[in-house]
Amino acid sequence: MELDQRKQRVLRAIIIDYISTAEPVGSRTLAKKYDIGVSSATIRNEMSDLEEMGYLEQPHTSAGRVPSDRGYRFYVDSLMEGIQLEEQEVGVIKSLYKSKVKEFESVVKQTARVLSQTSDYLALVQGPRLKESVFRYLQLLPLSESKALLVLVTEDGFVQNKVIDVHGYADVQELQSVSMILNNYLQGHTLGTIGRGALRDLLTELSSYQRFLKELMEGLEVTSSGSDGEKIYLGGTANIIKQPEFQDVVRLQNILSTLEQEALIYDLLSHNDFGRGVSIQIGGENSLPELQECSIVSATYTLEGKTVGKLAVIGPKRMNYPRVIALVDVVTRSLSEFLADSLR
Amino acid sequence: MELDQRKQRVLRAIIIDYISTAEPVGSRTLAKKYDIGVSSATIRNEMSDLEEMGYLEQPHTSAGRVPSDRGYRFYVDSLMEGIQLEEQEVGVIKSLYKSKVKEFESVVKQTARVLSQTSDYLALVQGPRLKESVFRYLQLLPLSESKALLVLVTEDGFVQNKVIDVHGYADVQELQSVSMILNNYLQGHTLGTIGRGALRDLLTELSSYQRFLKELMEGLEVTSSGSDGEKIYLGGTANIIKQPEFQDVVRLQNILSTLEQEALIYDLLSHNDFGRGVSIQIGGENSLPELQECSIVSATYTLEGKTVGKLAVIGPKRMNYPRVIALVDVVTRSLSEFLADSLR
DNA sequence: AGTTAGCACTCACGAAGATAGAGTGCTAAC
DNA sequence: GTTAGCACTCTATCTTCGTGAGTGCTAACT
Repeated sequence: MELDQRKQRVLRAIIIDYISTAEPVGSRTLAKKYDIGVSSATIRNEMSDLEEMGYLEQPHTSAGRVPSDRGYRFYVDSLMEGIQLEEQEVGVIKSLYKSKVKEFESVVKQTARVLSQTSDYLALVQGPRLKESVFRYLQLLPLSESKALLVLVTEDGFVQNKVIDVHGYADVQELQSVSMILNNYLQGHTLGTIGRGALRDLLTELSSYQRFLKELMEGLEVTSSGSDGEKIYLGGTANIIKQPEFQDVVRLQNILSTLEQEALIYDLLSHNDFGRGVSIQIGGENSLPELQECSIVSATYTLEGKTVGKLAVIGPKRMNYPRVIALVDVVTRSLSEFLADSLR
Repeated sequence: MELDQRKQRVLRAIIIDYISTAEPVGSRTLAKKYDIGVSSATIRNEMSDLEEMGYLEQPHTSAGRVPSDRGYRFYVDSLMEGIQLEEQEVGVIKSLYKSKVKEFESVVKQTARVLSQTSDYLALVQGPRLKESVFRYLQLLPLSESKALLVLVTEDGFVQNKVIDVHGYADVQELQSVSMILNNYLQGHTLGTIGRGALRDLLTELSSYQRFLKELMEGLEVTSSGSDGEKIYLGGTANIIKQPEFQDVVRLQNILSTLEQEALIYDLLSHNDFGRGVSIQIGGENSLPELQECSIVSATYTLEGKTVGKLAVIGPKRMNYPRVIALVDVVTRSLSEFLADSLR
């Protein structure tokens, strides 16, 4: 069944009211506060219909109604109007990306902070996906009698480093030669494709460095695999505590421990790949049982059209969607721009 | 006044009981559960004395007693016995540091995780203090028309990187030359001492790179200053919620927001520099008002005798001190050993 | 047919009171 | 110096009860 004009008006009013009060909304409140144009009795009938259709829920018989996941979804898709952020607010965000000397990691960290502060919810920024970056350059530096430092740089200017065991002394000369050979060969490879077999083609060329070839391969491989390089930065953990729906200590604990498991977060963000721009998961739409009461507004930041990482705001289903969407959008753009600038 | 044998016995029993129950301890409980050898009435008198002397506090008139900061301090300094961790537990911790290919940052992160999991409190690990590390090597790589990547490596094998603006095209050759000059000159300097004036002595040598000298200086400076390089990793945020004393939502929020401010944490850890080994701050002994109800057990991990960073466990004053001390100790040692191994 | 007023009914929530129980401090006897 | 006994204090918990917001239904109204 379609939602007629009046049902939409009612639903919209309920959601708006509930978002700002966190209290179940009753028909009388609605009739008084919002200009629906009919009496509370009529609204009651509409609400009853909306509940039957799955857009509303009732916490208990004699309470007002609360939006269901479906209700929120309809609101987000059809009822909500986008908003424009204050100039000044946008300014605050953009100023973050103006600093001259830039270490990417601290930029990511600050992004998480600013996103949590402006939204008043929890923010989450995933560092660059090295796996998908292209190899640019590596350097092997002697550290000691038997250890060397492997520094690896991608085309985008991301750096990764490891200590590897070279099993016995390797001098600068020797490491330099290996570096050169590898640099020539790996040029242009995507890090994700540099697997254990990567060096097979070079076996003859590298034969004199037999003793640490295995370590080197592992070094290159781990560097580029899994969630290794994709650190996740949280901001505003304390913000979720403010929300009345998360006063429950057990639930809070579940949420926090979930957020500490980077692998889960990684899944959370990758499942939500539909389409470009800002994407929204409401309540049960996300895959983590502990986050069923949350909504997640996320987006992908890019460099030269390629995905670098994701960022998200996590809040109660009752979140201020228009504002959060606008924030995520502007932060994502700013961060992408910043990256582009770093290479300009 | 000195605490006689019996007062000490009473104090000890109270603290042990309170640590395990989180409930104010009464005289009758004490007489029954602990072998003090006198009646509850006598214990009452002793408790009254102990309160007068500042070792105990009473939440309200008709409740049992609770240890004061001073009480805990006496316990930690004089009454408590150290414990030995289970072999198996030590094994779990040490196994963390056995992996072959090592990226230091992920090791630090895992340290925070294991420390929080084994202690069941919140753990905190501060990354390497680059400021105090010695310059080893730097490399400038062209990123684009006008940007270059500055990669900086310390003697300990820590890596830091930045994007700097070179104002117009700089080719590999050019950047290589600058790198060489800087490498020669900065050899052996402590990063903290590479200030804005660092390159003054090289002005003539570098005169042909005038256009990006300023940026370069800033790059080198920021790299080594402030809390920039000293990232702080948290583990087990969810653990503090378990503690009955932190059920209060407002307090919890204060604690969490405090912990997100790295600068504060940095202060917290540096104030506590007395002596070697594991150090303990109880309640009001730390400088942060939001953490007055917490105790902090911290230690310094080192490389070749020099401080690299700190780590800490934060829990309620009512924490299991012997266990946490043992854990912090073994983790600190393991991490230091791991670092030493990386350079061996 | 759709809308509205009226009304009985439900149910969570908060205040108020009652009760229990743990604990203290004091006194007097041992 | 130690202990038993006892009156007193105070919190935590449970129950009860009233209140008010809200619903759903019915019957009248437009």
